[in-house]
Amino acid sequence: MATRTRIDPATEAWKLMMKLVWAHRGRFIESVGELGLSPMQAHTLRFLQQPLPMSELADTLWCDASNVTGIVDRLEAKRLVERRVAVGDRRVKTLVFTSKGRAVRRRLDAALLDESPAVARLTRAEQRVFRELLRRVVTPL
Amino acid sequence: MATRTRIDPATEAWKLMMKLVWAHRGRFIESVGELGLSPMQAHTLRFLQQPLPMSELADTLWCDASNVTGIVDRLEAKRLVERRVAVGDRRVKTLVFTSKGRAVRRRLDAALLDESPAVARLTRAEQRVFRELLRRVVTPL
DNA sequence: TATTGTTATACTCTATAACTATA
DNA sequence: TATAGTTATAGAGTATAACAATA
Repeated sequence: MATRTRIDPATEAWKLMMKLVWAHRGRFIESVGELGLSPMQAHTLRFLQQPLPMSELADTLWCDASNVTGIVDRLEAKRLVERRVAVGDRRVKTLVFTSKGRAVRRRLDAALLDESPAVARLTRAEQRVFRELLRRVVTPL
Repeated sequence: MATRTRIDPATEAWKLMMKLVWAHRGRFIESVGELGLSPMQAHTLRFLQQPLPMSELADTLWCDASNVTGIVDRLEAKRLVERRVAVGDRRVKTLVFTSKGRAVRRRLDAALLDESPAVARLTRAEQRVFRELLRRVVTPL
């Protein structure tokens, strides 16, 4: 009996990841909305670990520098971040958290981690295998 | 000797998936841009398998029905889709591909599948395991 | 001269509320 | 009355081009 032609596992895995991405999108929009943030404002807070130049933020957010001006304007209006002139180069402005911004960031982290229960459906041993495979898929990105 | 406290595998897996989501975003924007599509226009084409009522599209795209009007207006202006009045209920409008739209959809599918090489870094056996674990994580979504 | 960030402009996406045409 | 889709409006994200300040 001939083996049936099946979709290859890499392709199906990729389609499942796309489905995961989309399902995540809805929950993300909802979670950050409850914190009074737009998606891009939330991403900006997510990536703000150390003081970050505007130009690096543009690279990280995958958008033009002119957009970052507006996104940061609105975060600054909410008193979540502040612009600081960089020490070595007066052209550069670095972004830092306010204490209010740090608090929102912590709530954001908690909300995003709360979205993970789907992985909890796996056994502990399976979670370890899944993590290891994900590491190898994601690391080169 | 005490076991060191480590981040649990489910949490780390989730963080890796978030990283994957973000890396995917940049390539997605670039790929669909080369096809002359905005992200939401591309998503609309992705979800258009069978003729689809506008209201279902709004649910799928996670946005208000009023937005769908504009998104579909622009896709229709590009002659990629057409509105058809539904047979049973004249209030409902269903969306269908034009032949040009079907062609763009095929190019879109090909471009998105081209983004999957990260999974190809796993061995065939690992890909099967990865697919199985992903199925169980994604299925309930 | 080159670079960082801003402004001006135009387009897309977003939700809310009011509207229409059907049911 | 209720529902499907549209329109009007205002706000947010987007890229391009021109600009100011600094290097």
